[in-house]
Formats: sequence, structure tokens, C-alpha cells
Amino acid sequence: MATRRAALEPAHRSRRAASALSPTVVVGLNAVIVAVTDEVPRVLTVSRTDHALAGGGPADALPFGPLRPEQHRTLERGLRSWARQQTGIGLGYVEQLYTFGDRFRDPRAGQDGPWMISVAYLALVREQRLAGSSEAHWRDWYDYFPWEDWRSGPPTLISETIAPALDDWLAQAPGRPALHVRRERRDIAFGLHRTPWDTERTLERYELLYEARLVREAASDAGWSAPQDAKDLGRPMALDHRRILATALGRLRGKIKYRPVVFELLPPAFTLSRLQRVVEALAGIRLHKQNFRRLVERGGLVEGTGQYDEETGGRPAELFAFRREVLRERAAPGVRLPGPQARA
Amino acid sequence: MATRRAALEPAHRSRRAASALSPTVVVGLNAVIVAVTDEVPRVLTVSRTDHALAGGGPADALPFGPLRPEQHRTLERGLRSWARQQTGIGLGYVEQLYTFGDRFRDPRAGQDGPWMISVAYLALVREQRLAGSSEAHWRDWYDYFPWEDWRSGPPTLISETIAPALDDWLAQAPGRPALHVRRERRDIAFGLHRTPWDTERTLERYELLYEARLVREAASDAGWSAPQDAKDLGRPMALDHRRILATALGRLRGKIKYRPVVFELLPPAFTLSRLQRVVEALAGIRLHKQNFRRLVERGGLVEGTGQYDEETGGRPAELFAFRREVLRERAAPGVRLPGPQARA
DNA sequence: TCTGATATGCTCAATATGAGTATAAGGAAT
DNA sequence: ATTCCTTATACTCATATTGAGCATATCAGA
Repeated sequence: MATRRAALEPAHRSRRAASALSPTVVVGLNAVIVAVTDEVPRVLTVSRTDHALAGGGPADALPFGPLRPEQHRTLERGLRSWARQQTGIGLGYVEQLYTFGDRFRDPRAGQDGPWMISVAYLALVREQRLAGSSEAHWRDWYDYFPWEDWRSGPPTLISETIAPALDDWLAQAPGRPALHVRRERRDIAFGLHRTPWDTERTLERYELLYEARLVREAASDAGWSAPQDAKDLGRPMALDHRRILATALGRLRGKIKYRPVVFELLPPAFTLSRLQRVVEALAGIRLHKQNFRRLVERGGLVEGTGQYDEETGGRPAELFAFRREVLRERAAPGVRLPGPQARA
Repeated sequence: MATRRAALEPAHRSRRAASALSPTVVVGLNAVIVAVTDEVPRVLTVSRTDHALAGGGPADALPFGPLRPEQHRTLERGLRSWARQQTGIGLGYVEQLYTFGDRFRDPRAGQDGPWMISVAYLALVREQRLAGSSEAHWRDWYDYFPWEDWRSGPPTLISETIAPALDDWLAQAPGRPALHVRRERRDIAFGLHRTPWDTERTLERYELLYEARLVREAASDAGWSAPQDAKDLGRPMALDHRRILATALGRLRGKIKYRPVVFELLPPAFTLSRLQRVVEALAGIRLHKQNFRRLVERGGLVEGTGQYDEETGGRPAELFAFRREVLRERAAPGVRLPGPQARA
């Protein structure tokens, strides 16, 4: 499902075969640390010099740490440990995302260096309290995926830039059946031609753009510099980190629907509007307010605290809290999205 | 979420610290290969001598292969390659499951051997055509998890054995708050005390039983031999393979609801009854027949072929086929389960 | 032709959903 | 104080989706 299809020819046939049980493999851990402030979902990045990236300059990277089995009993503990050291943030909710090992090798190690595998984790933290050391930054998630934000309607980026560029990519299909496959992939991924927009297909979309060479990493990986007129959508990242990020976004968008994970991003008490804005920020769409309230309240997911927020600028809003008992009552308690609000 | 909580004390502080980028880590691939024949979901296992397992005899294991980055460009390709060699089966649908690295080390390597990480995959194959070499067997999934099969009502195993045993485990909680946590975990996992049975919480259930030392692996891992009267639920497996299997079952049960993966387990044309029986076998519950038909047919997931199956023993059933166009039409096309049939 | 299977159709009440309209309760401007 | 924004919260109502059955069709075999 989530496999990489683009062509890449790493040439290291020359390496001597490693023993069956001990190939030269290095394992690292990556963390996608997410918070939502105001209306924007943010991800924690660090600066990293990426030799592979065209230009060779520093690029955004996900926090990365080595696996130290002799120090940490579990992968997750290792992750929490260096995440705290590197960023000063204590992680709350953590879940394993995906293990990437398909394409990328550590450029520092050169062509014959060890093969690189990274186990990526998704972490949700409450608000932003960036204390840590170095060059860690919170960045708007949609800087990397501008086509994913539909909160103010279908992005013109898609209709004006992506769709035409994908038409070119279609035209280059090497045959009739390939053309058909490409067309279907494009339509389903980007919601073209009567296909609905599926918020969770973030990885498919990124991979499609990669394959069509519309993101910078595609050029970098293939080792050629992009032509002058090359499209360069969204902010690039080091190595395959944007792919990891796309995976995280899709996973999170899916998960909020059937597990009460949004509350990991909110303080213990919150207004329903705030809850809705956080959900909207993650899902990248606007929701019908009254129905959202009905779904979440009558679904037993939250309960009023009797306290009120006076800062609304309008009628004061009641503060609500996550209702833990829902875990017993419903099988898949999450914020099911009511139909999106009519588009602006 | 899916982290291991049971206590285990591997003692290898004595090992010299590995370099930051190259800890002594060995990476392997595991495959959970699933097929459904008749009414039973099956998983492919091989025999393996497990020194850790009490008794030291051969135990069921999941097919395992080393990672050979110098031979296979992607993890998934490596998996497909050795799976074909080891079992004679060409895998169709493959998806990455989870990366396990928390607890288990290769017993063959002894206490100071390399740390072991395995990337587990879930593969779905059509029917069973076991040609391969050696000691590969198809086994009923529910041999390993007898408490997961609710197709003929709530298993007496739960009410008569598991629930009382978990009561004992509750009683051993080291304090009031711990007691409360344990009680909630038990109720939610096993659907006790007005909590509904959630078919997808397979991993939670297995981990709970492990923690309460009701499965053999718990004793083996801790290095003590179980007392005479110890509970020993379900068929054990080597190392942590049953945990991997529990993960796979939960994932698959969830996935059929929003992605059309069941069809990977069926021939191109099938009767609706057969489709239903496959879904029921996976989900472990019975479904309301007429409503199932309505959901699947009017949901555009399948379409009649005009051909009929005469082998029914009653009125001939029309043969249906998966309707590919549904991928365009609906965002999350899967077999949504209609309410379970009233319990027998 | 009767019985027992299975498949397939149809009904109907109970809920849930999509899309509003209406009212409440604050602050700021006049 | 009155008017006008603004946001929150309450209610309505047509339509769609479910849960649960009953009814009918079409086969094999007694």
C-alpha cells in the first residue's frame, strides 16, 4: 500500500555480501512531534545539513536519535529520552508510525556506508513550550503540504498548478494501460473528476507529486538538478522526512475519527469551538458547527464543567472536558466529522 | 499505545557501549501471511526450536527472513523474495504492520548477542495453495486466540476462565489507584461490566493476559517455569510472535471496515454469503445477513456478474465481483459491519 | 408435492445526519 | 440606553441510514 514506486537506482552491487544475520544496518529513530496552536498545526523540526539536497544547504529535518539498546529497554523509551534532551519537550502521547528503510541511506556515510533504517514515531504534545537547546523550531505543517489545507475552500494551488502539472505527467505515461493507471491514481489522490477529496490520502498525494517530480526531494534523490522551470511545491525537507511527515498527517487525520487523541493536544478544559478548531486544523477542512457540537456532546465524548470562558468576544462559552467514561461505552470513540461546511 | 508494560529485566549492562551510529543491532523481517478457507482464518507458521520457551521444544513461529539491503532495494521486496522461497507462496497484498524491538533478543545469540529488531508485515493471500518446502503449516488463527472467536456467542472461556483469573490479577494490584486502572483495563479489553466487546482490541487483550501471566510466553520470558496450576491460554508461539499475530488480527479487523481488503482473500467472483463468511471469520462475530447484503450491495462495493453458483444446496446464489469504481466514489470504501446478529 | 436449505426482496420503526433558523449573552460604538 | 457586532447554544425538519424481521424465490431430495 504505502510502498514507493518511483524509480531509483542505488548502485552498490559492488559491496561484499554481509552475513545473513548481521547485514550492515543502522537503525535510528525519528519523531514527528505535533502541537496545535491557534488555528495552526505545528511540527517540531531541527536544522540539518543535507548533502543530498540540491544546493547542499541546511534543510528542515525531523528530530532524530540513535537507537541505544544497551541504554533503553524499549524503542519508545529511547525515543522519549533523546527527544527530551534534544528539544526539551517531554512527550505525552506517542505511537509508532512506520519503519522506513526503502530508499535512503545516510549521505554522511557515503555510497558504501551502512544501510539506514528509521523507525518513525508520532507524538502529540499539549501546546508549545519550547525550551530546549538548539535550532528546534515549530513549523506550520501546511508549509510542507500547502495542498492539504482546504479550510478556505479547494486550494487554487491544486487547480492552477498541480492539476496541469499532473496532466503533463499523464501525457508521459509509457502506454495505454499505464495512462489509465496514472489517471486513476491522480483522480483518487487529488479528488479530481467527481472523486471526493479524502483527507487521509496525504501519503498518496505526496508520493504522486514525488513521482511526477513536483517536489524538490525527487530531484535531489535522483541526483539531478531540476530544470529552471521545475515545479517545487511546498517546503522541502532533508532526506525522506517529508514522506514521514505525510505519513504522520494521514495517520493522525484517520485516528482522530475513532480514538480520542485530539484531547492530547488540548488543555484539560476547553471550549467546543476550540476543540472544533483543532480538529479542523488537523483535518484541513471546515466543519458544520452545530452538528459538530451535537456529535461530540451527545456522543458522550465531552462533558460541561460548569465554568465559562469569558474571552470569546461574544457570548461566553462553557468549558468542557474529555469524558473518560466514553471509553467504556463506545467501541470507537473519536471525533467523527460531520459533513463539511459548504465551501467558501 | 501499543507498548509493552510487563516487567522484564534483561541484564546486559556489562556490554560495552556501542558507537552512537552503529549499535549492535540485527534487523529481521517477519510475515503474517493470512488466508481464509471455509469458515476459518488461517495463518502460515513454521516450526522453530525456541530455547526460551519452557520445555525447549519446537514451537510455532512466523516465517522469518533476514534483511539483505545489498540484494533488495526495499524492505517489502526482500520480504516477498524470501517468503516465496521459504513457503512457495507469492504474496499479493502486503502492508507493513509494526516494528518490534522492545523485549526480545535472539536466544541463539546468547545473553550478549546482538539486539534484535523485527519489522513485521501483514500479507493477504487468496485461498491456500501450499506448495513450499518444509514445515510450513496453515493454522487456525483462533487456536492462538480462542477468546477472540465470538461467532457462536460469547466464549465460555472468557466467563469461566479468563474473568476469574483476571479477578485474581486485580486482587494483586499494589494499591488503590493501580486497582482502578487494572479494573478499567480489564473491562474495556474484555467487554466486561456493560462495556461492549470491541473486536479490534486484540493486542490489548493479549497483552493483558501476558501481564496477568495467563499465556505461556509470559512465563518463558521471565525465565521461570510456570506453577503446576498455571493457566495456559491458547496455543503458544516462539518469541514474541503471538504478540505480532495479535497486532495483525487487530489491524486486519479494523482495516476491512474502511478499505476493500477482504477481496484479497477471495476469488474474483464469489457469492455474498461467502463474502459474509469471510468477514465474519476475520471479525469473529456473526452479522445480520440481509443488512450485510444491503450495505455491501447498495454501497456499491460489489456488482452482480449475472452468473450463478449452483452449489448452494438451496436457491442458487448470484456471483458478485468487487466493483473497482467504488474507489472513486467513496472516501473509505470497506465492509462496514452491520450490527451483529443477536447472539446465539 | 412437501420439506428443508439457502438466497433475495421488502417493510417499518428508530436513529443519525445535513442544513438551516432562532435565540442568548457578551463587548463596543453611538 | 440602544444598536450592532460577535460568538454560543438551542431547536427544527426533511432525508438517509440502521436494526430487526417477515415474506417470497428457487434449488435438492424425500
